[in-house]
Amino acid sequence: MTEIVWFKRDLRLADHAPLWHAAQSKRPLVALYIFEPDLWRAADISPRHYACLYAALADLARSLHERGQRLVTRIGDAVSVLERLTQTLPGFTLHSHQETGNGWTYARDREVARWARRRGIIWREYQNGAVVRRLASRDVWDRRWRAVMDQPVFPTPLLPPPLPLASEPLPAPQGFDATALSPGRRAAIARLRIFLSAAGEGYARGISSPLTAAESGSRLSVPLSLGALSIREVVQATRRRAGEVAALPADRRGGWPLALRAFTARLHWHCHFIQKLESEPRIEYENLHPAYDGLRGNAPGDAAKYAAWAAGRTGFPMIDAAMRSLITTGWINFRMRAMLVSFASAHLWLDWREPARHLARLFADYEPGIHYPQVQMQSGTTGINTVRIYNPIKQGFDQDPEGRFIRMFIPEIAHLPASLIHTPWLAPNPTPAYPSPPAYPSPPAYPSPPAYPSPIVDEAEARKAAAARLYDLRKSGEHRRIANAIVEKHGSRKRPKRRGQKPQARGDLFA
DNA sequence: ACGGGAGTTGTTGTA
DNA sequence: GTACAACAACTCCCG
Repeated sequence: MTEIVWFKRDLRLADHAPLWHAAQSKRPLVALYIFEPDLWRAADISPRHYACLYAALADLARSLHERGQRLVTRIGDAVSVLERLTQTLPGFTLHSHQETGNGWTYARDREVARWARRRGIIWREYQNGAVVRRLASRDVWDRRWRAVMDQPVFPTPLLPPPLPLASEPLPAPQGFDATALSPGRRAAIARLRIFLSAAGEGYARGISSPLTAAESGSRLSVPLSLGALSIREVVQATRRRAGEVAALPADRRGGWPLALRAFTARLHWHCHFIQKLESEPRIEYENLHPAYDGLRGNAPGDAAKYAAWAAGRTGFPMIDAAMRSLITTGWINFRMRAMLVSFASAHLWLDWREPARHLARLFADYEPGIHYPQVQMQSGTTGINTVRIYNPIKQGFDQDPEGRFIRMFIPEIAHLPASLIHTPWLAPNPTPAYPSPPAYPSPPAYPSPPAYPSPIVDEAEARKAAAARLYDLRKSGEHRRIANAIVEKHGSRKRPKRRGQKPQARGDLFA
C-alpha cells in the first residue's frame, strides 16, 4: 500500500495537510505532480503561469531532495496518469488539497473522483485554507476563518525514502522571466521577511499608486497562488510581527500598526473571495446577478474596442500604461486592475468575459477564486456592490501626478509635460511628436513607433452613460429582490459602520 | 478602496 | 476690528 500526495497549487512541504497525513501512515510515499497539457491550453492560462509554476516546482523538488525524497513528474491527463500508476503501484491512497480552480480543473477533479470511485481507490481531499467545500451558510464563515488561522501550521513531516519511479521531464518554460515575482518557496520566504521587517511599513499608503505598489506591497501573490506559501503561514507571520510592533514604545511603531492591519485584512479577503467561486463556480462564466445578462457585448465596435484595450492602445494614458506594464511584468497593483476592468466594462461597455480571460492570462498571480468575483464586482454584475466607475484621467492625476509611470510605458507621449500627459489629446500638436525624419535617405535605424492613438471614447460621456444604465437597472424591485438573495449567499457578515445604520449585510466592496 | 455636485465649514485677503 | 468675498477642504448624497 502506497500513499500518493498529488501536488496541484500547493507547492510546499510545510503546512501541507495531505503530505502531513500521508506521512503519518509510515507507508511508502510518492510526491506527484501531473503536467496536464490540456490545462495549459485553456483560454485563461498562459505561458507566464507555467514559468511561475516551473520555478515553484523546481523549488519543491529541491526541498524534497534535501529530505531524502523525490518529486515524481508525469505528463498526461490526470485520470490516465493515475490509471497507469495503478499498474506499478497496485494499491494506493491519493491525497490532495481541495482545489478551487477554474472550470477546467473543477471538471477534471470530478472525473478523478468518478475514476477513484469506480476503481475503489480512496481519494482524501483536505481543506484549502479557510475555503469550505459545500458551505451551508456564510453566517459562521468569519469565525471559521479565524479558527483555521489560529491552528498551528502542519510541520514538514519526516519522509520515507522514495520509490523507484521514473519521472517524465517537463517542458522548459519560455519567454517569461518569473524571478522578480518570487514564485518558489525560498524566494517567497525571503520576500516575506523583507516585507514584514522593512518594505511593508508603507503598505497602506503605497499600494494605491503603481509607482510605489511594487515595493510597498507584499509581492506574495504569485507564491500564494501556487501554494508555495500557505495563507496561514503568512497570517501567522504577520501576527508575530504585529506582536513585536505592539511591544515597541508607541513613538517607535511608525507606520507598522496601520500597515499590518491593512495587510491582515487583505489576507482575510483572500479566502473570502475564493469562497465565492467555491460556492458558485458558474460565476466564471455567468453574471452573478441575472439582470445584467445580455446587457453588453453586442455592439458593432466592440471587437475594435476590446483589441485597443487589450493592447494598451485606448488613448487614455493611465489605462494604457497599466495594461502595458502588466503585459511586460505580469503584475500590476489592485487599484490599476480595478481601473482596467471598470474601463472595459463601463466606458467601453464590453461584456466582462473576454476581458477577464485576457487579464487572467496576463496576471502571473491568476487565482480564479479571486479573479472572477473581482471582475464581476468591478463590472457591476454582482448587483450587490455599489457601482464603481473609475475615471482614468482622475486616477492619473491622483496616482501618477508627474506622469512618471506613464512615461515608463508610453514612449509615444513621454515628451509631454505633466500638465498634458494625462490628456495628450489637449496637447497643441497631439499626433506626431516624433523627431522629424533624418536628412539622409537610408531607412531609419529604428522603426518609428505608431503614434499614440486618440481616445477611443469620450470619457465623461461614456462614464455617465454607463452609470445611468447601471443605476437604472438597479432601481427595479425585481433587481433588489435577487440582490438580497445574493447577499445572503455571498455577502460579508461584517457589521456595518456604527452610528445605528441598518444592521444588514453590507453590499459594498467587501461583500 | 467611484466621481462629481451640492452644501458646509474654515481660511485668507481686502477694504 | 469688522464685514465679506473668494476659495480651499471637507462631508454628504446620489447617479
